[in-house]
Amino acid sequence: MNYWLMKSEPHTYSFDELKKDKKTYWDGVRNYQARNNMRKMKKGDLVLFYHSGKDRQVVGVAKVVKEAYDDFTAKEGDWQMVDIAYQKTLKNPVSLADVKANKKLSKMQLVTNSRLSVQEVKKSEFDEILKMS
DNA sequence: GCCAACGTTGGC
DNA sequence: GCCAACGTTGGC
Repeated sequence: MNYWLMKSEPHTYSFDELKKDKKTYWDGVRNYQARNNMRKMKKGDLVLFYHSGKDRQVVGVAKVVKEAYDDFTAKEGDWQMVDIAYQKTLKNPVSLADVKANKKLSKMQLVTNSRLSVQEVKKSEFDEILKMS
C-alpha cells in the first residue's frame, strides 16, 4: 500500500465538498510528474488532502477507489485521472508551517517541491502527519 | 498582489 | 539539443 498527497485550492474543490460528494474524480492534472504519480496509485491507497492557497494545511484523508483512467476533460494529450473517496477529517489540520517545523518531514515534496500537485508520501511521513493532527 | 521556482514552448 | 521567453503555481 502506498501513500500520497494531493493538493487542491479550497475555492476550486475543497475537502468539505469531497465529504459531501463522498467521492470524486481527480480531473485536470496537466503535469507529467503528477500524472505519473496517479498512474502508480492502487485501489485502497491513502491520500492526504492538502488545501493550497490561503489555507495551506492538510485537512483530511481520502482513499483511492479507482485507478488511473482517461481524463475525459482533456481535449488532447495523454492524461488520466483517478477516483478518490472521503475517508476522514483530521481533528486538527496540520499546517504547512507545522510540516516545515518537523525535522522528520523535511524531505517531503510538500517542502522541497511545493508546486507538484500529486506527490508520493512515505508511510512514516503519513503516520507522522496523522500523529500531529 | 508580488515574485520565486518550475515546467513548457519554440526559435535557432 | 540548447536556452530564452513565457505561463502557471503557490507561498508569502
